[in-house]
Amino acid sequence: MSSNEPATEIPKAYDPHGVEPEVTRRWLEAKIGAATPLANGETGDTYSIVIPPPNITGALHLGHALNNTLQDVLIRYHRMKGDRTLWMPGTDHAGIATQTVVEKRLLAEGTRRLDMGREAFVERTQQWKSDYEAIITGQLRELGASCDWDRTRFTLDEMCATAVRHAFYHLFKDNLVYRGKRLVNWDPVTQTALADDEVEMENVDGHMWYLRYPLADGSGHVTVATTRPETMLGDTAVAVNPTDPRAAALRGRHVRLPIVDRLIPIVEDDYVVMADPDSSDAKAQFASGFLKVTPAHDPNDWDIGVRHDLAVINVMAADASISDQHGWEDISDEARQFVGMSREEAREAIVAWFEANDLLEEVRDYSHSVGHSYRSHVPIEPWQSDQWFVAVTDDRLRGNALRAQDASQVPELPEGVNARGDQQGDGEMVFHPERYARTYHAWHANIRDWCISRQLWWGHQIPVWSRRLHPDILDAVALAALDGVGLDEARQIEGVWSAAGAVHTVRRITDDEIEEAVCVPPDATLRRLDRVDASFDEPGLVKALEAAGFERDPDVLDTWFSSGLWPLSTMGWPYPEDFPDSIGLLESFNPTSVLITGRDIITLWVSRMTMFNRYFMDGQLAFEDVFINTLIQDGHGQRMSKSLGNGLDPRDVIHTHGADALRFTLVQMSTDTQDVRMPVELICPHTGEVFAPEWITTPAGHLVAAPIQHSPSDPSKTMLSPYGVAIGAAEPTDDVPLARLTSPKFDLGRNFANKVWNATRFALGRVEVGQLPEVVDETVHLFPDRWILARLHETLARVEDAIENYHYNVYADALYDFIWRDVCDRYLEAIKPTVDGNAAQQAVLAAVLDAVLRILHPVAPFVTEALWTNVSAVRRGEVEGLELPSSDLLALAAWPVVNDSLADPGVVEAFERVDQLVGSIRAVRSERNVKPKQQVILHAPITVRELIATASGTVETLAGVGEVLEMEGAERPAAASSLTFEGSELWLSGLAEEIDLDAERSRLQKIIDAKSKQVSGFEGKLGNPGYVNNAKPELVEETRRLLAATKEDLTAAETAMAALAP
RNA sequence: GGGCGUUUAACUCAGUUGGCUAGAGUGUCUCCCUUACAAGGAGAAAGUCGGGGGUUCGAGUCCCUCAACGCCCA
Repeated sequence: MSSNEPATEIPKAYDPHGVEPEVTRRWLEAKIGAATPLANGETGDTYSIVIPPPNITGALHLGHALNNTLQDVLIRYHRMKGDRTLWMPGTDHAGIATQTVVEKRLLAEGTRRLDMGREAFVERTQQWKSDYEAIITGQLRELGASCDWDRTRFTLDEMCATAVRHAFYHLFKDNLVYRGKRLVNWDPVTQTALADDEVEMENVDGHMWYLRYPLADGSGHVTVATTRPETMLGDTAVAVNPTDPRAAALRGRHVRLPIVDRLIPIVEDDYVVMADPDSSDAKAQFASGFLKVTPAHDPNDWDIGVRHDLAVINVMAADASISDQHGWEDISDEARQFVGMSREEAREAIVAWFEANDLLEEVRDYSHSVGHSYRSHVPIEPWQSDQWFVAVTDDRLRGNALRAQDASQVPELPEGVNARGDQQGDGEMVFHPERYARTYHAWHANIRDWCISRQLWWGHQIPVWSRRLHPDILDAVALAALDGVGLDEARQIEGVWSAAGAVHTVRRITDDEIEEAVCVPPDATLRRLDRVDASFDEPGLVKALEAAGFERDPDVLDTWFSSGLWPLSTMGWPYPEDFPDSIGLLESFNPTSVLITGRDIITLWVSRMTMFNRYFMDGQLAFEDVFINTLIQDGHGQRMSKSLGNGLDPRDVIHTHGADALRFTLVQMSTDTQDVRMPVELICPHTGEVFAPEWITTPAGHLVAAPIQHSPSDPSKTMLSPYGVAIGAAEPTDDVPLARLTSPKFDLGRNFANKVWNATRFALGRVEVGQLPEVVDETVHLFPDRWILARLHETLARVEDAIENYHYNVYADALYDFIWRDVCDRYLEAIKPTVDGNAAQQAVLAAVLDAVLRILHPVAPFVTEALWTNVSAVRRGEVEGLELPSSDLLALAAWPVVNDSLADPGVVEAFERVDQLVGSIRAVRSERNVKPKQQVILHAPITVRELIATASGTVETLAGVGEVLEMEGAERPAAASSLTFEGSELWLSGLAEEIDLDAERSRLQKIIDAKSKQVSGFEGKLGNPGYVNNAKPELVEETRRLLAATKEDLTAAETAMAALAP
């Protein structure tokens, strides 16, 4: 059988598109990601990751590609290591974000959410979800993500919904969920509360108005400065800084609020900025020193109100118009004229009123930042409304989140938090990189209760039914429970609903209104409750409640509530037996091994998962490690975003470079810094050329690709940049098409994949199938074989250490160095003359290649899997010290084991000397323009000839040396070049016809200069008594040795130079 | 306003507790289409490690300070 046949079957260049779909098909067919939980009583190592569920709002971007590649590397590594692995895939319903994109789509179609109704809208959104879930999971598969696809979850699916309902019920019962009036970020147009991160800060050119408030005793006035005069109707105090010189005189006095005629106190609070016209801080420049305090309409004022026990008077309706129907009871006749005005109209009218009454002191232009709704783009209104909250400030939640942290990363816990104890999970959560432990920790120090209700339709509807009653018709139990309890404080009571399994609370809304709220557990929970009245199932209970006049809360839960349960809900919690596929998952895979995510959601997500998992699972962590991946910016250090048109689509990169190239490059870029830059270039749609676009600066100061770009080789042809499309400059046409983005950084990964492909082609052509010995004993190895096995041993250790410590770039670099530099450039070249006919060497070659594919697989799964079939087909026999059990699929093959018996520091060191020598010879060859095929003659002293002999042909092969001659007593051949090596002068002859003496002299002079510089450096060090006395003795010894060696090199070069003298 | 990060070759980045002559990839230059790979091979040039100060025998690395850029939170 000819040894060259397999090579001819493999194409010359790696073609990712020809390979990836077939490889993916084989993985899916074999269900490589399928997780098998440990059976009862079974033991073994497990490894699990839950995917940060991508939002179904759109397709995955490059950041997702990075995040998921990093997870897949770990999963594939641990799978090969023999761990039971689970990578749980899924998507997030992303409440407000999804509802917004669907509403936008509806508007474009001419319908509105309110017109179609809740049910139809949810159905429509469900369709959107199906479309994007398919796109997203398709993208993940294209990327090579080896998730357990049969378990794909969705935060709104039945399993997750059960978990959400159960968790809510549990928290409600434990008094960790409550209803309260709070200031929320209110969007008066869409009439919903927004999360803080849904508020966009925008700079607004406005005014600072200076209003006079008369003192109650008529002795004068104070002047308050405000940007929002319309809210003065709700003022309940004026605040002054206690260190203000005017404060003492005003202590205990009151102000008569104009228009409203309300008597309000002057309070002292150090939040108030003191007036200072010379300050560099604009706030101080514009301050009057007196702050009007409106707790119902400003979050800072709310806090002041809490500190000073001030009244909260809400003067606005849900649409932000002035209203006396939402808690404003002391309205005056004068004030009545403003009721019904929009907040903008009211502002003008009130300013006019102050001016007309001679109470407007001054108006100044003032630019400040104002929160706007990211949905309607109007200024948000801090507005008091009824919302549901989770009491995350409770030690059962916050304390658990903080105690989870590794004590060496965060030694001190805040005051009021119990110390770490011996509860499971305490002190066991570790952040990588370490600095993010502080981010997590600091956030919890000032945490507030978590508002979890959202006025949306898309999400988990809050499972609470309520009704309001007059106290007169309330039963005795309820009345007794509320005895002595203030407004808005709920109390749990026992009654028919609780007998049936629900949690029943009452609270006083006003003096003559009581609210009853009933939290209904999911049916799965209800069935298992030990209850007095077990005649109700969940639908029956709901029916009974509604018959009694209860209505379900229309709001849905904040998306993060369901995401916070992700490591539990996806594994079937709380009742896996109801979902047979998930039996055993919690026991085997929770806590998960690591969470990989972005730093922007350490607070929103990481914290909540930790709180929930620990709370519901008796302290058990959601994950043991948290790895925060880098953020990819564009080439100018700007965040990639749709609006700047600078975001790369992973599908484009897979198309131009292949999935392995994408993965390898991303992993190679993953250092432990927080940002990395990815310079983007355009692909000309006319010619396919890649070019750097022409940049322009946007009004906001961003560097973006000009909307219209010119083809680099034919400027008459134009195209549209993604930025041009983003700002709507034009629609792409046939003449002016859209240019796609790419980055030259991915060339690295593509070239590397191709290199591996070709190295394998070479090797396969050299290994004679069926000729390999059963077992190759170490004693038969030639020098390069012993060396490459020793290097494999070193590389494996380095790779394992890198992966296990999340040093992704080290993993990629170690592979790149070993495969390209050692295996390809050195080993394959060195064995070319001997490998044919040497069965033992062929066995080593095949084994090394096999091991290379295994250790490369986690980062470059496609090319390695594609080659695996060929490599495992030819490999026969074993190399002693290497454990490489066979497997049909590489994805399911074992991670290689390289025994320490293959470590060989002596050979590694000898090879380094060989490398040095080869380098010097090659430099001379290049300098003298010696053709690659031409063999040269090396004249060397005995020590060097011994090294060459030890290396058994490696030097000759790599350096193109045909003959090695003794130097002792020999004449220097004419036209020879000199080189220096380890202090000796060596000659190279047989180079070319002629020698250029000038070039030769300048080459030698360069060596002399460099060596002289080094010599003086070493001498300087050794002449310094401080160094000789203080540095480690072995270091000083090493410097002495280097000095001596370098001096010898210098002498040799000088001798050579002298020989060239005319 | 608080916190964090970055600044090393033309570009993108490594450089682990201070210690061998500061590295890699891309790009540039020279040579080579050598039967694995031109997405390749061989060689070369290229750095006052952001500025200033300090600690030390010794600083890219530790400390202080200034500057620029970026991110997160408020």
